[in-house]
This record gives sequence, structure tokens and C-alpha cells, in this order.
Amino acid sequence: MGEVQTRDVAARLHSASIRLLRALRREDDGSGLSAPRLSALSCIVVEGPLSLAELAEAEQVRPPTMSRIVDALVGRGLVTRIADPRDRRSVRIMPTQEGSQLLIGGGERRVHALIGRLHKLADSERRALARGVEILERVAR
Amino acid sequence: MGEVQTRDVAARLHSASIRLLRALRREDDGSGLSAPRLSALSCIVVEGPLSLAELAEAEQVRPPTMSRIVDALVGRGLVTRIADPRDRRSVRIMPTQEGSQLLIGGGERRVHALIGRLHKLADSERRALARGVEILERVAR
DNA sequence: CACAATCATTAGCAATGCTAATCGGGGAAG
DNA sequence: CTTCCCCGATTAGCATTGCTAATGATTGTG
Repeated sequence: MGEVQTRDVAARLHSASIRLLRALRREDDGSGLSAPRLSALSCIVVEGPLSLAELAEAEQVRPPTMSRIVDALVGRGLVTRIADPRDRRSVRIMPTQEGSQLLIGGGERRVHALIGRLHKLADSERRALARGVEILERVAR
Repeated sequence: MGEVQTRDVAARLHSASIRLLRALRREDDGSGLSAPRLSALSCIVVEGPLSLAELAEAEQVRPPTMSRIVDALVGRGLVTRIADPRDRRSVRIMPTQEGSQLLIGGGERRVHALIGRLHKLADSERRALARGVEILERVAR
């Protein structure tokens, strides 16, 4: 494959990824949480109790930013801060029952919306896309 | 393709897109422009003169948001607003020479970085990915 | 001609991201 | 034991991005 086509693939992949995520982001509305808050909550629920620094690192954000997001989640009763008994500088952030349920019940709205879009494809196209996604995963890593 | 595999493709596509864009976002630093500004400038350079509404629609953003982004690009001399002679309510937004050069010369750092990643693939993989990207464009639209 | 529709902008709000500064606990050196 | 420094989290303050509502200017229509 020539350089020209490679550039074309790169530019279009970049553009399509942006559009896809922007389109899917609208699905987040149903949860009543913004994208960063939903993502942080998901991380807390899935990865169990985390310190603030760990959470910030997982979400690729600075500690003050994450501290404020946690504030908002605490304010909605989705998450709690617990002082770490071993090191009282640190906090352990855990989901409340309500927080866990919001994620489980709401069920990955973004993925669900994406499945809906994939259903409109022909079967052969879905297979070709599946192959492309495998390669995309390597490219993104 | 079964429902289970479709869900798998959807979840992995979502996750891979997020990772890809996060990785590429680091490249933006060198341009001195934020991601939305760089993306808007790229659209203006590639798609030629556009009205504000067209540009907002292309970037999936509301007109006031885009108006402010254009303000910033005008302030840096990367873009100009020209009154449309056919309809004086409308403006035509064009790149300046400096704006075009920033993209062409220094620019498209993200795409350039992505090309580097694609070069590590086997030729057959690049072709399969190219096919997947075509389909992804339809899914994302 | 009057009136509604359209395009862009302005005003004002909330949220996200950052850095710098601060508070308080932990740990090591003297 | 005390002092001094490091470290985790938070607070303060700024810039940017996103939105909706309202305003201005212009176009087209009844």
C-alpha cells in the first residue's frame, strides 16, 4: 500500500473516530452524568476502591481535576470518600450501592447505541469491521 | 454474525477509539492550538471556505461555540472572515496562508503520528484496516 | 410594506482541564 | 524526640469549551 493511501487511511480513521465518539457521547445524557463523571464512576465501580491519585492516573487527568469530579459524584450520593486507616493523608474512593446500580441498570448506553448502528450493516460488512477493529486495537495500544 | 460477537465488536471499537484519540492527543501540544481549534482549522483548510453554520455542523458543535473558536483562530491570524456577497447575513471562513502552512508544514501532527503507527502493520493488515475504516465512516455518520 | 425566518453574534451559565499554593500527615536524620 | 522535608489531597484562580436565550442584521414572503 502506497504512502498516499496510508495517509488517507490515517486521516479518515482519525476523523471517523472523533465523529463516532462525539455521536456516542450524546447517549450519556440518559444517565444524568457528564462524560468525565460517568467515566470516573465506571472506573470506581469496576476497579474497586481507589485512591484519588490512582483514579486520576487511570482517567489521565490531574489530581485537582479528579478531586472536583469526585466532589460531584459524592454530592449525588454515587460515591463515598473513606479515610485510609493506614495512611491518613490518603482517601479510598468507593461506589455506593446507588452508584453501582446506576451503571448496571443504565447498562453501557454508549455500547448499546453502537450495537444499534452495527445492526444496520450487512453481515459481510460487520465481519470486515470486526477484522479492522482487531487491527485498530493494536494501532491504539 | 451473532449478537454476542456484535456486542464484542461494539465494546472493543468504543474502547479502541478512546485509546487511539487519547494517545494522539499528546501530539497536539506542538501546534500551540487546543484540540477543538486544531480540528476546526483542519476542517477549514481541507473543506475550503465554509459558512459558520456549515463549520459548526461539520464539527458537531453549536454555532455560538464555533463562533468563539473562529474568533480565536482569527486572533492568531490563521483564518479570516469574509462577508458573503450573495447573502450578507452569512460569512465565509477561509484559511490564511499562515493557517494553511501551519497544518501542511508543521501540521496534522496527529495524522502524522498515526501514519507512523500504521507503518508498523503488515501490508495486508493495512488493507484490512482501510476496509474497516470505510465501514467505520458509515457507522460514525 | 409588514412580518416571519435565517445567520451570526453576544451574554451568561456550568463543567473540565491546568498550575500554583496550602494543609496536614508520614518518615527520616540528627 | 524534634526538626525538616516529602507526599497526598484539596483549594484558589485561570482559560477553554460547551450550552441556551436573546439580539442584530438581512432576506424573503404574504
